[in-house]
Amino acid sequence: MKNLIASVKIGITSQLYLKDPESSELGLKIVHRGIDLINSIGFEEFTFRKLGLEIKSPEASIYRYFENKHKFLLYLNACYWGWMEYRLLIATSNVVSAEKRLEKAVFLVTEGVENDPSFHGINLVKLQEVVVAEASKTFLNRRVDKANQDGAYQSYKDFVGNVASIIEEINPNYKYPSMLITTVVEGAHHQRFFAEHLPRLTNKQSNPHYLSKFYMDLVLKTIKTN
Amino acid sequence: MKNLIASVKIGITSQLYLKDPESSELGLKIVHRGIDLINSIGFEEFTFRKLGLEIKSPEASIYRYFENKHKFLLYLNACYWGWMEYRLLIATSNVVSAEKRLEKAVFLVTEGVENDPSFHGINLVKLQEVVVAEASKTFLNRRVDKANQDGAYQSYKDFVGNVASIIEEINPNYKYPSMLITTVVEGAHHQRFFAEHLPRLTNKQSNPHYLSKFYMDLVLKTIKTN
DNA sequence: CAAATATGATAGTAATACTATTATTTTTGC
DNA sequence: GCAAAAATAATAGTATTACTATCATATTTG
Repeated sequence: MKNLIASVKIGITSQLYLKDPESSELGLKIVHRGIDLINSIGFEEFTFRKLGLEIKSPEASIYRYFENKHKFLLYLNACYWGWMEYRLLIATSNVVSAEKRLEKAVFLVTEGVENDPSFHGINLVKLQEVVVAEASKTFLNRRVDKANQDGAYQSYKDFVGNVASIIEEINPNYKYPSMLITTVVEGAHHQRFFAEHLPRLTNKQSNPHYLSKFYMDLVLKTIKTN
Repeated sequence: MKNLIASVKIGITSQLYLKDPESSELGLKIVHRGIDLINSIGFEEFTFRKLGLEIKSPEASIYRYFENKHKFLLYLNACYWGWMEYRLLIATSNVVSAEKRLEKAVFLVTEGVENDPSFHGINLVKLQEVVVAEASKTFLNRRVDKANQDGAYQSYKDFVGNVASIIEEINPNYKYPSMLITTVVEGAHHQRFFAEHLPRLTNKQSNPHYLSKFYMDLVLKTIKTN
């Protein structure tokens, strides 16, 4: 099983990088340590200069892989959603019941990941933390249309499209499947953040699965015909 | 009615500014033109230097009102939620039915505002656009805990608390009122943004009220006991 | 093993995010 | 109506950021 996972290659548009970071040791170091660094100091404080000091390579070398830190974040985001697409595929294949598949999908986007360090050597727990805290910044800016043209959000769109089809299978008349899914995804990210920093904006429970319970309940009731 | 509205003063913690911008012509100009400028170029591109050029005052003068552009955004966000609290009060007072009050609340956070230029001279349409596109950045950063201590999110919390009480009135057993409300608020903002830039992540409809319909339906079904 | 390619070392630039100083207005309290 | 206080303008300066450029030195590869 491990070998199977290790051999999966996630498709990320070449528009997001100048040189494929998976093609060299330095590139991999940039991605791995970049995730660590953003996770520890936050995207605003993160600079290529600081990352260069971390990996003991000059700033200029990092610029040979990524145009700027915004594209680097787009790249990490695309990694995350590529991996999520893959997880969705694994979790839902051979599952006959559409409800069960939907439940798996909601679980995937609302629960924290357990670390699986064999996936391209990436610390997935930290990558998810980065996505939870920073992903909104990938689109809430003036470069969004250009990034979209470049295919930056392809994996996320595909993921949403896949879950939308499950919803359509359950209720073909439901008009807002994609809206519902992105409401859940972005909502779950924000709620995790609120639970840690702005507790009055959420309702954290002791049950470790309260987030997926909340959103699963919300989704099922919402798509029900009546 | 206009006079009544004009006399409402919104409480914003003095921790967000160095000098109250409502206390002088220059301060008002900073806020009014600052909203315009962020709205037109986006928060990342926005600088006090550019705003200074716009209002023909030196950058240093703006720094006497706000420590930095992040605090300026926190201030604008607090304005918005202060105003929303006020709107909620107006919209729900003397409404007996809790369902009707909830409907008004959901409508407030999901529908675009009509311009009401008499409210402190602020362009509320633009302020809302700024909040939709930039508000996530007020909390998704490492200063969030400090900002929270400073009371930056007080009005937003109060707004959420007020709507949560309505939900508790309708269903006292519902465990996640605040989560549900912030899911709707942040969700509605993102959906508006998606409709314009990433249409595949949403389901825009021709009906101008589709957003409030979607979220109202979602909220009512979710809090229903069964 | 030469040629191509990748990386390192170093330097440099324009813009950003401020802070400081002093001069000039404007406001205010008597 | 005027002096003192406060606010603003004008200007300059600093450290950091976000890059770009150049050249030397490794490393890979055909």
